[in-house]
Amino acid sequence: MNIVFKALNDQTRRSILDMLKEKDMSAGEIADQFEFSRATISHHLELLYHADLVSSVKKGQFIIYSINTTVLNEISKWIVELIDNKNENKK
Amino acid sequence: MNIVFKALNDQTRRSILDMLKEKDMSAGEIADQFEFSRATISHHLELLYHADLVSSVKKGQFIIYSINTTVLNEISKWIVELIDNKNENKK
DNA sequence: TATGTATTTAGACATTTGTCTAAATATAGA
DNA sequence: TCTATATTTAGACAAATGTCTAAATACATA
Repeated sequence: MNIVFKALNDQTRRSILDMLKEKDMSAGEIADQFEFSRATISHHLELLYHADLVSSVKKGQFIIYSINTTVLNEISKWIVELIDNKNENKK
Repeated sequence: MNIVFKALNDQTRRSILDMLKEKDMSAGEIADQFEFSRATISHHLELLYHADLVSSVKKGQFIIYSINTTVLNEISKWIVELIDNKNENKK
């Protein structure tokens, strides 16, 4: 869970996820949406990848990234449990 | 959102939330569950407080902390939208 | 094979973060 | 008012983080 929250703790990386939820994109397409260097975006993608928040496939010269929902489901579950359990104990 | 993800990006603070979902606790009770100094736990509580993830009331010498679900609901919504939108676009 | 495009890797650096100890503040109760 | 308890604040420091530039790697195509 640590590595996932670390990956989510950055506005640029969260924006990348917001973009990828719409459609799969290459590293370059993603980088074009930001003012940061390609190396910086590549680094962010690596963090997302290691947190298992995105997956990637090579297509010729391009590397296509897509969002990965498995871990997001786990996080969502943890948060919902915080909310629900709190409400339980309030009754 | 930044400040919330920053607050969630620490195992100790997430554990504090896990404890507070069960029942409200004083700063000292919380600190007793960890090996860290009280000052360190106090610092973590401050971060959670500023992220609006917990609230606190003074009761005599004690300060009682409780979990605050409003912001958690927002985070939950953001994550669910990532998941759902991705699934939409996969169809 | 040579060249251009796409992407990552390496290394550097300033900023942020988590922790500590020591000191300060606030409250309860004798 | 004095003392003990609860908690926070201040200041320091090592480790982690986000960014950059320059260089390396991988692939496509002439």
